[in-house]
Amino acid sequence: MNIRENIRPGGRSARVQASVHKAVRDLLSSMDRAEVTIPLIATQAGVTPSTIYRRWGDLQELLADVAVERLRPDAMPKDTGSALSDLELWAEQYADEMASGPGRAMIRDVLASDGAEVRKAGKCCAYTREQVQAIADRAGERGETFPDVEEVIDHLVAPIMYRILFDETPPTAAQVRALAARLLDGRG
Amino acid sequence: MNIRENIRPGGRSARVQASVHKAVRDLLSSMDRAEVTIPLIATQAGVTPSTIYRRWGDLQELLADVAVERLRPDAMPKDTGSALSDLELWAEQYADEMASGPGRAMIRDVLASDGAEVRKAGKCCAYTREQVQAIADRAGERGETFPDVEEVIDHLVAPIMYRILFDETPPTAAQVRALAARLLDGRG
DNA sequence: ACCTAAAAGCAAATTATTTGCTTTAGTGGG
DNA sequence: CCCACTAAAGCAAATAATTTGCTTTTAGGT
Repeated sequence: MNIRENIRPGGRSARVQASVHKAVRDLLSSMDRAEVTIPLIATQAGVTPSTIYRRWGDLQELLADVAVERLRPDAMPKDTGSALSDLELWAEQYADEMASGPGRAMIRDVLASDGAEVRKAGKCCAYTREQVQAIADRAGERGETFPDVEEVIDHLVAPIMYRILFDETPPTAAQVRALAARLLDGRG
Repeated sequence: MNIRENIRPGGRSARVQASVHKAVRDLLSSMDRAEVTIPLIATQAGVTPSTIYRRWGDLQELLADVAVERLRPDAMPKDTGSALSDLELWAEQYADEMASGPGRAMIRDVLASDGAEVRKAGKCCAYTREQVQAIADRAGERGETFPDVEEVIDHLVAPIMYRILFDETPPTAAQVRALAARLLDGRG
């Protein structure tokens, strides 16, 4: 639907958005997602259902909206001294978060809403690129060689995501480290 | 919900399933997916809405059910004489189908329904593995070296899927061929 | 302090979903 | 071949979600 991108902070819109988002997070953490409905969220947020319908259109859009926000990384990848260990650590954490129950649910919410105007999935992808770029930049500063960000997306991020989404088997920490090592090995 | 796996062919259940699936396919091809509702499908299929609700639970499950069936490959990968060209051709076709509007929609349907018992996404993944395995087997018969199927999933299928799902940019034919070539090069 | 536009509230109308009960169609036993 | 049994479908009433027209509120600009 028509989620306005530029909401004046502190205004009424911003307050409604905040309380609705909070209501969604609270409800998702306390009950099965199949039970979460817009009228419920509205009540919890102290808002009228029609407000939510008009702003977000449907439950999927709203869930996706909340999910994208929660998928935004809160910090830059940790500096552990070398590109390899930076990448390994970051990838392990990324894989863990995404493979967790809530992580998978958020990804699915984001993908399900897609076809929308705002390309929420693209936003998530951009977050990931930023993180990888930060690791690459640090490697550059240290004088280390580091593959192109797109290489990292294709051969580290993509396999992790694919296995989480499609496969029964999320990658183990060892597998993730192996993927990372291989990228920096020159073999990839 | 409770999609029974073993339906006696020719029975009433099978007929209902067939007509509902057909109704979904027809409606999806002739209108916007946001307009497709269960009562509509029921009417089109000549069936009562409650039948659909009881069998599939909700629209997402039904759409996913139809999508998995349409994502099942109808033939084994073509034999073009060498592992590399087999893999290139298959991957290009795979990428094309999945990146198309209907392809993307089907993938999203499958993923959205997930969390269900039947692991529809896993089924799709299994189809893909079978196809790759067939190429691998042929390569073996020819005496060619061929990477492990999991390698192909990680470094060819996964990047294709990731870019289709998350990125603005589905991979070009050239990129797909490059990924395939790299796998058989020994570099991957 | 007013005026305006955008967004929220309210409530009625519509539409989708759930559910209890009835009917029908296939299956297996005689 | 017919009868009983079971699983699934139909029907319709009850409930819940969604849409919509209209009114009210509120933040921002004059």
